[in-house]
Amino acid sequence: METSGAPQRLRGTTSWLLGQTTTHAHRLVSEALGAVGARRYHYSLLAALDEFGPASQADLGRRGGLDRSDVVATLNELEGKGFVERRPDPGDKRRNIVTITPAGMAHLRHLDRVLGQAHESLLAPLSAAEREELARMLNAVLEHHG
Amino acid sequence: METSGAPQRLRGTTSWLLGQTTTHAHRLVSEALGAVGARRYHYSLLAALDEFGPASQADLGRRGGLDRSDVVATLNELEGKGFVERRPDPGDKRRNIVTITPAGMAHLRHLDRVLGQAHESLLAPLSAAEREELARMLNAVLEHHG
DNA sequence: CCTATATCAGTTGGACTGATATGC
DNA sequence: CGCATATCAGTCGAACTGATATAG
Repeated sequence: METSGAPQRLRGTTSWLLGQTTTHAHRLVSEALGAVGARRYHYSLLAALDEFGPASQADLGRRGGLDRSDVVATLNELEGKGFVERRPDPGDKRRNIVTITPAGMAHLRHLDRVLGQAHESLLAPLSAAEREELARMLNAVLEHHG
Repeated sequence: METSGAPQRLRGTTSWLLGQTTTHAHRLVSEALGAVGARRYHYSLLAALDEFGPASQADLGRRGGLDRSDVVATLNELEGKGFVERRPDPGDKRRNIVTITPAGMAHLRHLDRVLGQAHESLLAPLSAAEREELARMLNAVLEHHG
């Protein structure tokens, strides 16, 4: 992808800039995660489980911004690798209670390191203050549309 | 997509924030463009043709950040609607020279308006100065990786 | 011979919709 | 009854890879 010669019509459009930047971010993150057999959905769910504890699949989807349908598929993969467990909720038979396993926790810490490096590489040209400002603005946009 | 309750592990990650923000941006832009029968690839190519004039397909791909393969498919659609024309380059028989038609120019101006509105809606919570700062930082990241 | 161009076919992960069975 | 949950099947645009024919 060669963007340095892109039309001003595009370079002046924040949505285009966001898209291009996210393409870079996705590639860096996907390559880093792919090297250890993971994808971004995996990280979202493991991080949500670590931070909020066992949860139903519907809750996990809401926490991590994943569609209900993708939660099912991603949990199938995580369960196959022994990173999470699904048990029926005795108090509500519609639900599965999903818990993260010790192996899942170790995997999550690994993913944290891998992601930190990809992240550092992406934001290299920005100072610490700029990174904070960027995160602040993106959060503002998200809250406004959330 | 419900992100306000997302794990701090994700909300503190700029790449995740970028991804979520871009998801919103993509949805707004895709809906706006879809309402007039277009997609983002169409806009990229029309904008590049308007700004740089007739070009080969390979050049168009480089200008707009599109893969060679997607340039072919997108030009097929644009040509079918009468927005661009393909002619063989008399000076280099490998190349097609692609030109934007008057109908294509009118369509592009229409897309400009439509995109401007989607854009305004996306960035509503940011001041003019913040929008500039955001664009500046994204450009810095792109140049660093471009 | 090596590179560039245009095209076609196919893949991958992301985001999503609809339908269905089941339980609250 | 209406609503939520989990699951399955499939769609759609985005980004990309590989192969091929042709021409510089």
